[in-house]
Amino acid sequence: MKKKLSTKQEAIVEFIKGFLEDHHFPPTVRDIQAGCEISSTSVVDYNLRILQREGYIRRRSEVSRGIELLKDSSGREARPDNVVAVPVFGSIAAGEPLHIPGAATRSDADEVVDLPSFLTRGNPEVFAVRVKGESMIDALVADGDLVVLEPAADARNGDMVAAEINGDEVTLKHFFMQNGTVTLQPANAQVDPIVVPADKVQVKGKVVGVVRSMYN
DNA sequence: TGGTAAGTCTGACGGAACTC
DNA sequence: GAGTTCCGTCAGACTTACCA
Repeated sequence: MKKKLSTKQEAIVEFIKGFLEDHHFPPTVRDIQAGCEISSTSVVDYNLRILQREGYIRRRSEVSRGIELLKDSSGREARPDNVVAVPVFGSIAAGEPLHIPGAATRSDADEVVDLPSFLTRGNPEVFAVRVKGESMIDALVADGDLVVLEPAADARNGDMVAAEINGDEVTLKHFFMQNGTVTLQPANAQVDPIVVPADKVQVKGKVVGVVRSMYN
């Protein structure tokens, strides 16, 4: 059971929220002191400790302006305007089935990641899958990367797509169609392209972004 | 009414970055 | 390099609210 915030603590949370909206970086303790008309920085620090303990903020002591707002003063989760939650639906690799959202719901997602909103361009249907394999390495998509896709039933030549072949396997490749034949072109000279009749291929989504973690 | 915990305050310190 | 400014943190004391 979370304790109710004091008036001062509510004011601090609201000030941090407003400061983030105005400046797009967190305030210092002295910014908060001035903004909330608090007489001492230690009062700010004291209340920030409580807010951290109660889960309203997170502080990074090793850096200045290391305050991160987790909830607003009413207890609602705080999420920056420029960040959206994107569901991650399993992995994608040639020969392995990929669960694609549609009839399913977001609750089926393996995980949810926060991504910059420019990646989704406001499309709420955007989803992500994790890449297995190196067949797209020359397109800067490596094993372990997260590819962000928007659902699509068709694609233009050159698009990077998640395509279902023969209704049972899904692969990530560049899409080319000519004379009723689809070529799914890898971005790796070591991997052969897949050439199949157009009626055997169904585009599941177009890649709109790639996210890579540098952690091992 | 006294004890206790929470909240608030003043004042000061040390580290980092910046300026001259 | 010395001085200044900014920043986060700490010590200790005071005030307030609550409870037995």
